[in-house]
Amino acid sequence: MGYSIKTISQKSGLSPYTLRYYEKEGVLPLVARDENGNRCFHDEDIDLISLICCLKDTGMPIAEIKQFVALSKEGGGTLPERRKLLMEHKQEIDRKIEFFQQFSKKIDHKIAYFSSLENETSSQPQQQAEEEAN
Amino acid sequence: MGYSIKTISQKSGLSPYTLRYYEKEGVLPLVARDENGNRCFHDEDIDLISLICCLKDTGMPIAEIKQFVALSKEGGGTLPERRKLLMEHKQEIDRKIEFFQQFSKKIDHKIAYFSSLENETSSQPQQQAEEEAN
DNA sequence: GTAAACCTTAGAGGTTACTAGAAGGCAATA
DNA sequence: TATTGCCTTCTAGTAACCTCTAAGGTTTAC
Repeated sequence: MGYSIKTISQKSGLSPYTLRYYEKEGVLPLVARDENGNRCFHDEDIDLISLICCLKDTGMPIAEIKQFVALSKEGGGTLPERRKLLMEHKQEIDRKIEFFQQFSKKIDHKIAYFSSLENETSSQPQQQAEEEAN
Repeated sequence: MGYSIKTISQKSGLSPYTLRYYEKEGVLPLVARDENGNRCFHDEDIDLISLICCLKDTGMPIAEIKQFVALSKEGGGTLPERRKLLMEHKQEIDRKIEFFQQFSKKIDHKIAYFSSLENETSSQPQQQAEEEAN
């Protein structure tokens, strides 16, 4: 029979507002309707929504996801193009991972530095150290 | 003598508009001025801007950075609070790294799947496979 | 001495991605 | 049969984060 918008909202973590917005914007392909005109999602929709969430959550802009979904609708002939899009995005993700790892370390050093300053001032409370403890 | 807004813009990758906006919003502390009223950045500013960029680029919202900067201005007494903020943010970053790594793998699988479909259809061009190649 | 290349401010405008409200339809339940 | 609860569309509003324009001041280069 298919799933209601509410069910899909719960499964995907996207609000019903967002799901309708995505369909309107072409981020989701047109969803099937039941006899009352209500959206009726199927398992393929769930698969695609899961991929869309993955792309979105790793920073792909909505406009680009839309492009990917449009290619999907065009069929198998667009597979190389879609694969290229994914490969480019994967590179982006891997670049971000590296970047985040660097910054995680940098923040760690800052935390350690703050700790050392805290110990210093607590053992020598009269001294007002720290001029550049940003 | 200090650095002009243009120099800092180039060093930081933030536009002069953004730097002024950040100062106005309290994301940067008030910057020193020269005799003509022009901004005159110093090395401490560069250090702080570097940290701010690091926080921003790892997803800390401007409002939170602002809070951090406000605490910095209050002095050494706020060190534990600042350290707490950084530790929470670091956890966020590490969570994101894990998440991104998962999604990088997922996209890899999708890419491999697309490749296999492409090979299939090119060796059997008469067959229109692919119904769910999302 | 004037034009280019900077800088300043205040405030408006833009982009992205939702998010909510209003008005109404259908269906099951008390 | 009326209330509850879900759905629909259309359109307007919001939040975050810039980005630009207008109007004007100063300094340097020809």
